[in-house]
Amino acid sequence: MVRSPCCERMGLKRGPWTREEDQILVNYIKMYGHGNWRALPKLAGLLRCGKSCRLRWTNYLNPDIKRGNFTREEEQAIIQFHAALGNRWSAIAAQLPGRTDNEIKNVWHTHLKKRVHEPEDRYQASNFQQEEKKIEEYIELSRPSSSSKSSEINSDVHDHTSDSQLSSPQHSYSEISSVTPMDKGDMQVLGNIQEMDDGFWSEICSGENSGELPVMEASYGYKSSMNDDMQFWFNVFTRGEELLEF
DNA sequence: AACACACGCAACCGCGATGAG
DNA sequence: CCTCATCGCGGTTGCGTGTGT
Repeated sequence: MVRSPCCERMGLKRGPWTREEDQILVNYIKMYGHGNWRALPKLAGLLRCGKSCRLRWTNYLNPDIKRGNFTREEEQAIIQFHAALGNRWSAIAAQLPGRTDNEIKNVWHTHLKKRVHEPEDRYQASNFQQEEKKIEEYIELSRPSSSSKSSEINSDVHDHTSDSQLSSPQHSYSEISSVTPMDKGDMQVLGNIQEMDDGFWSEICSGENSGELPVMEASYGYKSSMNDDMQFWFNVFTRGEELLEF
């Protein structure tokens, strides 16, 4: 086999897409789907590389994409997911129907990042860093053994590579919510998060079959199951709003 | 009105993961 | 088991537009 360049530049067009190109791509995908992106431009008669076609479709032409501004709820969700997942834009996008990873990434860099780092911002009525700290404190308090390795654990919170090593709290959501009653806003956030599909939680825990999750040895010295992990992150997200009341 | 700067967004680039041969 | 094609992801760039001076 001979590897051809990833993006053959000879004779291929780059830069902004024209209406005609969009139309050709949309028509082709409507008729034949997009089984093979690399072959698609040739078959469709486009002078673009497959990568460019895929990007154009997934980020712009796909009819499932929701256009328009992000709602406050969406922005809040992005902030919370980013705090937990880091720059895993595709994972965040999977939880926001109709939004692309590229779009979310752009919104983060242009709006939300500033908001997070500028606590006086009027939209961020509460100090985000304080909120983040509270989440970390909650994570810490939630661990079965929370005394000795706190700095190590906290550093894991933002390191998505070690997500699967994080463990669970000892309290279920219902137990916690009985301590701090939720207001309507909390309920809405909870409702939104409960609508998330299970795939998200299993992705966080890198588990394929949640019914038969292996018990794993965490790097900081105690065992936890992936089911516990899912419960843990669920609690982190659902408690995000409530933590402000601490 | 003209210019400079900031912002938002679409697109590109490069790399890692995955699977086929 | 190795090589390579393909895909998907995250980081970055560049252009068009809006805003301030």
